[in-house]
Amino acid sequence: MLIRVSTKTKSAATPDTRTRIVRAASSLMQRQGYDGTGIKQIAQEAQATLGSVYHFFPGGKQELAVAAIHHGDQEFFDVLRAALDHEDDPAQAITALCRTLADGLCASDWIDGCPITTTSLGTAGRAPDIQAAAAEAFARWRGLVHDKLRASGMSERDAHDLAHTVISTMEGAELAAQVSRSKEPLNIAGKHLARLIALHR
Amino acid sequence: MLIRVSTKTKSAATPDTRTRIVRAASSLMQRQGYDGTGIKQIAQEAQATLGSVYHFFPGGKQELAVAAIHHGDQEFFDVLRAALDHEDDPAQAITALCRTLADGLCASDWIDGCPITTTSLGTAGRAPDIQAAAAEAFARWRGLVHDKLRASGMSERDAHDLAHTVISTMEGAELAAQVSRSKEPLNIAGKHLARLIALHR
DNA sequence: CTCTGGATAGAGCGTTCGTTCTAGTTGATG
DNA sequence: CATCAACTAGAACGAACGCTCTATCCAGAG
Repeated sequence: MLIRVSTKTKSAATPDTRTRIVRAASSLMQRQGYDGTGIKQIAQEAQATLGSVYHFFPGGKQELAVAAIHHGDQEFFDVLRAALDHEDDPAQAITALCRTLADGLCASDWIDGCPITTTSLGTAGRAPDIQAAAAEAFARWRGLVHDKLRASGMSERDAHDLAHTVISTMEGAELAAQVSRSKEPLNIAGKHLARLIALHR
Repeated sequence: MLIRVSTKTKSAATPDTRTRIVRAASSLMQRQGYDGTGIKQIAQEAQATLGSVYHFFPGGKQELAVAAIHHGDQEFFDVLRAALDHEDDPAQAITALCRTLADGLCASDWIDGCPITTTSLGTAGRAPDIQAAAAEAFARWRGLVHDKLRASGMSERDAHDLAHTVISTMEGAELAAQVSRSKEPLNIAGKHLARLIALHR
């Protein structure tokens, strides 16, 4: 048995080939969806070759998509946790996060929405692995909100329900903002979510 | 100049070829997205041929997608208006609608979500026509909710903002429900939206 | 009847898709 | 130095893609 010594000693200069591939897949599928993104395009964007892609992901496009979803999951997980940790009041934290999301979406010229929605929706009935990964992402984000609400003294029942609506509304508002090319849906959603949270304490 | 006599005299038996094509395109793109749906597949599903598709839609796939979005727009517009007309109180109407959406989504085995989201998201940066059609759909739905809220005595400012959040939250909850294969997000969203509406009167 | 133009029908174009396969390169180990 | 596994490289395959093209069908006008 081999002891795997860290191969990413080059550190921040140029990431792992595998990492570059996952990042490229995640960002391309976020914009173009599963079917709209080709393996060759991913390889090119990642500065890798087809051989490398199939070396690291022998399961092909589906396995790569699952890895991309997990990557996007963790990406937003970190953003969400940072936002919740930064403010003491969950309501204010959510409002601030919505504003951040709106600014980020606008800065990308309304292209970079939720990192997993597009990929997940386009494969709804046919790729259970991808669906499961997306469902897990939603559950993890919801858990983060749930814990924050509980920590602020909210009842278990209210925290459970509100965590659902916070994620749903942020997701829908980001979608509406992207389609309408306007920050308004997200900013309004932030305001209303804060009121809804304040209402349950 | 010719006077166009109605060609759909067969009435409900078999719809127009053009109508069949649009319906097939709408339902297939709703499930599989823009890139995941082939023109030949649409033709087959519509019981039409490739020649007919390009006869009615010389603009090709993009023009067909725009027609499909408009079809889905009108589809949900009717559902939404019916729901709002059926109840006097807008809050109760929205709650009931969320329940209806959850049941419908479950009945389709979590496949038939929002009729325009998948198509719109998958073409985010590259097809302005499709984006515009989707944005128009969101605006029309929002307008319907706005008018209902105004009619129930709400201020213009509150009605405008709440209409945004109602559409955003329903959209996001449907998305979350589809991914999680659970009615919970939609049912909870219906409850919370009712509270939010009640809060602003 | 002929004529006409909207509608239907599908073979076939060039391209790109996901995937497979073989060959070459690299770097640590014995 | 030789060896071997990990990794890189890209040509090639069959299938499917969007779309073009010509041929045919057929109801109504003259």
